[in-house]
Amino acid sequence: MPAASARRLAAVKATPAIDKRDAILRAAIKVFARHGYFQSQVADVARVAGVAAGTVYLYFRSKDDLLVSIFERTMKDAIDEGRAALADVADPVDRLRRIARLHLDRLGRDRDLAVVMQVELRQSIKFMERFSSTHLQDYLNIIRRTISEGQAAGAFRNDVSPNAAAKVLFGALDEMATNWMLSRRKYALAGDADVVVDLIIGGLGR
Amino acid sequence: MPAASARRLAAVKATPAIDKRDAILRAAIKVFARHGYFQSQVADVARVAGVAAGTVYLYFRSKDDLLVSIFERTMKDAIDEGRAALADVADPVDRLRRIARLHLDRLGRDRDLAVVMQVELRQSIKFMERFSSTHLQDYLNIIRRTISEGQAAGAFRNDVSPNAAAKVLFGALDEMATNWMLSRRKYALAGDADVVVDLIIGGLGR
DNA sequence: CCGGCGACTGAATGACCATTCATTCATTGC
DNA sequence: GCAATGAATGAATGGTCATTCAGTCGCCGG
Repeated sequence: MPAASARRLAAVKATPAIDKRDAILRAAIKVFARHGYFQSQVADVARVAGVAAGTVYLYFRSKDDLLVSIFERTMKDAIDEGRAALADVADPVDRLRRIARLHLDRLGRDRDLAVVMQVELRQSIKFMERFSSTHLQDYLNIIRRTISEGQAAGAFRNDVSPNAAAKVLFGALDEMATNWMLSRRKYALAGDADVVVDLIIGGLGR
Repeated sequence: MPAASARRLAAVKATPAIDKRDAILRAAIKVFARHGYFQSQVADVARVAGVAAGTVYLYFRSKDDLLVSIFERTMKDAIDEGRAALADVADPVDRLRRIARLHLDRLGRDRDLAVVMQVELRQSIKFMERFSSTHLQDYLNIIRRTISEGQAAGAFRNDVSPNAAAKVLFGALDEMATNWMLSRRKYALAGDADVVVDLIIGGLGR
């Protein structure tokens, strides 16, 4: 029974390993959100995750790698979920609404994650240059294409650059998230999604 | 001639002191922009400013104080300039255009300042909480009031929250600035101002 | 000239903390 | 049982700066 044994072995061993990696990552989100990345010590992350300091280095190359991993996992989830959510929506306005709701839902569900994504990730130009050239571009591309398809379908004005409109929408959502994260008042961030989309579609002018 | 003497003395002594403080601040913008706040050493800032490390501490309380001072001076300038520029413009749409142009002009003129304002200042939640509750609120208030007055004048739709619209506009401008700063291509950031305002006023829908 | 003042210097100090690695511990196959 | 394996530990290391402060320098009034 070599195959079955190997499979069972893999299941037994792999699960705790993934759990532990995940526990460390979640601890990192919490610790970075509370104290800031540079003010956080790897030993703090380890303590919150319930492991020793050295263990962090069995799962991550470095402290930086923790931050990178948080970003990559979150963006990958966001992009996958975004693509899936758009698959069964045809109306261009509804598509934008869907994107906006997912964006704010994700952050509004976990304030610590929002802090890390809205603040801690932006702590250095090097980081930002690296990040913005990959996943962030992919994300912006999804919005850009949605707008461009909406124009082709006749739902949106043709005299607006899809690129500019995508940046405006993303910037607006980003600002809503940042404001919510910094605000003492507890309100549902996701509620801002429709407000933003309605304003951008309908315009402020009469 | 005690008064005249004192005045002359003040002029002679005060000017170099202000120059030096200014030189240190400008050096800090350059160094922080190139390497990031935490990767920058106070000694680097001093070297670029042409002074010794200790001299920095004659003008600033700490390394933090350098960052705070950059932010406060920039925001104070922005708010003063904004208020002055709005004084002689009546049309609500032109007023928003004016705000947008000033915002992007300021950052587009100095990429290092843009890097510090768009990235380095946001490196920790503590910083952001502190900043966003004062100058940033003042800045948002100017936009909010302009929109609210535009509604009263009948130029803007009444069924949009001025607060939400202000955040959308600010977020859009912020995103334009961040994109420009991260972009290799050299284009005039200020050109985005009208694009953003036109889109937000006119809306993306037909 | 001289004495004193204050701006400026930069080497020395003292913390701090990411990362390493010799050692312990638990589990597995035989 | 008993090696063998490798995951986990956490104390020790080494390097990095922010900040200080004793001393230098140049200027000014007398």
